[in-house]
Amino acid sequence: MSSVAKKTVGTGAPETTSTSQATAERIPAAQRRALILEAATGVFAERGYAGSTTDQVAKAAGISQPYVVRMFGTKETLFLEALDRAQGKLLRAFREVIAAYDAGELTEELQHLDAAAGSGRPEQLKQLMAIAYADLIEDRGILMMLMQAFVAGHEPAIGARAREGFLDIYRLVRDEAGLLPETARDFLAQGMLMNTLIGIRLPEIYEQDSTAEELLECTLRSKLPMVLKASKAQRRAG
Amino acid sequence: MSSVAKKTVGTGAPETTSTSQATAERIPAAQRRALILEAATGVFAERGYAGSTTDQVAKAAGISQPYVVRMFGTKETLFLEALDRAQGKLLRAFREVIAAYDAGELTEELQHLDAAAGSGRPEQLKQLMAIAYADLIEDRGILMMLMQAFVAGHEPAIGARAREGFLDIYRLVRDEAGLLPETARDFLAQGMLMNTLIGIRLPEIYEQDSTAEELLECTLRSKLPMVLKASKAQRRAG
DNA sequence: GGTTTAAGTAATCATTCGATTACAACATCC
DNA sequence: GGATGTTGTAATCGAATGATTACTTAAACC
Repeated sequence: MSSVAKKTVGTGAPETTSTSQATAERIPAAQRRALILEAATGVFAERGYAGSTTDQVAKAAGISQPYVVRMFGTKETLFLEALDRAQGKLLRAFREVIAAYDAGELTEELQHLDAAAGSGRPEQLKQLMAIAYADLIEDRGILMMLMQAFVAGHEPAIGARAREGFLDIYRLVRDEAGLLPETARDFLAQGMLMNTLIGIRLPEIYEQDSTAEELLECTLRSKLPMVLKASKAQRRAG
Repeated sequence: MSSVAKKTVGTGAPETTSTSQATAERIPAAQRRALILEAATGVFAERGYAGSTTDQVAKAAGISQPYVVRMFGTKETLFLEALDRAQGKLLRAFREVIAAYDAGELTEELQHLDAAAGSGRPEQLKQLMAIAYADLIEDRGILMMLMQAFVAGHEPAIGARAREGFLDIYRLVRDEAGLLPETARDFLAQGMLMNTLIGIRLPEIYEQDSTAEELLECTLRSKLPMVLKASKAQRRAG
């Protein structure tokens, strides 16, 4: 995920310039933007808005700090764009589930759902979206990026965007998936719990604490192994 | 909540010292500690760990920044103590509900519960604890202080304490209130959703957005008016 | 080949912030 | 009433950080 800074690899001959300048590979600005946003998502997700520095983002993206600032103007707009990107990914994931369901492409997946929870469209979509949500944990950046925005409400621009984004998700779940307000509420609540468990890094103590084990089991269900694997991978990546 | 800095109020006579030094009222260190922790809870809840400064805490407590640092050593230990305090308040609130219930002191409150949700001890305690939880929103500092700790998991000391604290709450709900793991999970999930709605300051747009209105209604129920009032009061204090 | 444009960095600046030091004033004890 | 400990502040320091400026160098254009 986080790419490492690369020097321009010479032909084996000595450096072309006497002053060895670590210049990143030159790529079009649009692509660089996307790379920076991806890196920023990881950094902001990990350390929050105030706790992150533009230099950390730059290093994660393999470029220099001034370039990050010049491309996005300010740290705040960088955060807002990363937030938009994360929210977009979440909305898209949900909409893909709904579209696939309505197209009848999920007959296989339907077999594995909890039949006791109901067999109507909203009930089944709720379960399928919960799985899609948990799948996003694997990325780790996406959901924690959103979570960090949710607790940065005191920054006026971020707070406003976070409110709008949260309501967008609620409306999607209610209007497009067809959940009743109370069901939509419960769905969102489960999501916020997952975010919290990831935020406190509970998977890291899964093996050492039986309470953590039980809570994770009963919250993540079939997605737990994937989350545990992702957690270990992230610890290795440091 | 947030006390204002006060100068030593003279007798009406001119200042006793030529150099007007704004000295806070002298009170015992133990009491001062408590005041600082209360102020710190508000500041950290609002802006998070990284986003808060010891000077903001000092100003909120009406004393100087060096005094804050000297009394707690570092910003991190100040945060950790404020976290302990907040968690203690939450645990105590839940335990008081359980004790009162088991002592039969809540016959009046039981009338107002949702009978459809069940009439056993766990079901009733769950509803009563949810009310107690929502009551804590009025303070605003307590729950957001916890929430801020939950997303600061990358700070090793804070993450460890946050994990332990969250598991403490889960165990209380499961073992002392007697909820099944799945019920305890749902209870915590509702709490995390409330935290999130407070974090994004959704009550602030209650009047302007019908979606926000619906979501708040169905999440906070009878506690909504209180939360809306607290939200307005906080905006005035801003 | 020479010019222009796009992609990128080094150097640096002004603030901010946590922490330290040194000092002031009040209370208490003998 | 002087010594002593407690409660507090002013001044300041070093490190970190977001942003700016002034360059460099590679690519594209003609």
